[in-house]
Amino acid sequence: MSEPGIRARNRAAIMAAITDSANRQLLEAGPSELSVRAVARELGMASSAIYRYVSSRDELLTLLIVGAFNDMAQSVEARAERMKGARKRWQVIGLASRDWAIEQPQRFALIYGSPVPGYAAPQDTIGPATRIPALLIGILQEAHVQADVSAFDARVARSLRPALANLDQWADLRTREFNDAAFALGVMAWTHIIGSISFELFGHRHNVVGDSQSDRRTYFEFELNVLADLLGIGQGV
Amino acid sequence: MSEPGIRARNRAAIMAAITDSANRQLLEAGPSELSVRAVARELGMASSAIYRYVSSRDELLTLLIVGAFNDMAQSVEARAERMKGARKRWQVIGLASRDWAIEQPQRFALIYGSPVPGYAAPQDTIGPATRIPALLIGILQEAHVQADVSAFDARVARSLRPALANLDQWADLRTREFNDAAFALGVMAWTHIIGSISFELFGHRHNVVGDSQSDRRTYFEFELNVLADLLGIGQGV
DNA sequence: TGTACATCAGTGAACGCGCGTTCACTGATGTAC
DNA sequence: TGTACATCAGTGAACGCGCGTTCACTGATGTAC
Repeated sequence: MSEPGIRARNRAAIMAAITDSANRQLLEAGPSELSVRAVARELGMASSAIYRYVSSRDELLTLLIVGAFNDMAQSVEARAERMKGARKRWQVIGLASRDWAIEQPQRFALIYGSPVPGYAAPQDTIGPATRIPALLIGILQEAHVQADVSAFDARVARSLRPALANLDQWADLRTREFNDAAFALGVMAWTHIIGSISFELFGHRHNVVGDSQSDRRTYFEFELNVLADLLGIGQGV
Repeated sequence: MSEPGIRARNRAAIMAAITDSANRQLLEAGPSELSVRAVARELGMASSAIYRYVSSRDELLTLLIVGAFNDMAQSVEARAERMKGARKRWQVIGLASRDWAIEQPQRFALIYGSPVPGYAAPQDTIGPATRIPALLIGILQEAHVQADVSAFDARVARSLRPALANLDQWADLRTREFNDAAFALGVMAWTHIIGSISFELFGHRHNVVGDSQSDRRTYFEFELNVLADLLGIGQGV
């Protein structure tokens, strides 16, 4: 096993060029029209050459999806890492998620928009998809959130069994410092972050929130604050 | 102006057959692959015949979108109408929205999923899209919601200017009985309803909430309760 | 260090397919007198 | 009540296009001895 030879390096470079081109294509066409031939055209290769790198269109889609989850998570992690304090970090995770989505709306739509019809996501996407949620769990842990929510009861806890059973896989918690109700609210908070970003990107804020970036951001920050207060993270603002 | 003649009735029937077939097609293919030829095939007509009813593929898409908004709103209105009490009605609006979405996931995705690339929604969709939000405003009004939210301030109010300016168009309020903060939370609540339904339909509840309809519904009702408490609608449960 | 061979990247033609839209046309349904 | 004409619904061929994938092939890059 020596370092990667010239061929391996070329291979990696072309692989990257293929996914880049495909990601660029999504800006104008939507995932279900992603075209192998168009990628080849952009790279100046024969369409058949793509099949040396990717065994089918669906596999290319999977690469893009996994790539988007990981890229978003990495960008959010990088900004969250250096933040001190649970509430500040919560805020940054929300804002960084939104920033990434605004920069790359087509990749956000790829992972959080309508599923591609006829495409079944393989297992590979699960890990990358849970990286940001894992950060949020870290916040619940750090802030020792003990929520007291009248709407929460044993039935709700039971409905969340799959997640509660796998909690330690997502984040390594020697002893869990937040209660089930806090987790239930946490799932809601994450749902809301993605839901709000989707509303904004997909045009449902039109005629509601002002069109300027500053109005949009103001309202989103308001939502983050309401959620943080609801969770009981840090002092109210 | 007599009653509609035989031709007009046929026309309406075929029009309906076209949109029905198109809606059915969306179950398997996604809006951007919606095919005029496939519709014609299913109805046993020449593909060119469709153009007697619809001037282009995009116009057909618009018909489907407007139809979906109206159908969803009608179904929610019907169930909300006969509910007494703000909190009960809030709950029913949420549940009815979700039920409709689960019954017709492709139509939900059409209006709340990723936008169709290259398709620009015309004005016709605005009215139908605000029917359910109008119901929610009615609830704020009926419950005289005066929210006191520490995260709310004048900047947030300003970001919501477009909506606040048009409030009386959406619901006829002689004197408004809720404050701006309540409205800000109301926008959040509606965002959350749609966000949560999207999460469920698009597969993001997998490994989090149990897969059974009962677990899914339990968690969704929990969310509705948390939001109602947050808004201060009715007594806590 | 040189040679023989295996692996790999890339080509270009071909397969069979579906698409939106236009156009000149045929018959049937309606309308005006 | 009957006739002449206009409108309308529907046809089928054609236009020009793009797609995913396979296949036999050519050269270049690597590897083993």
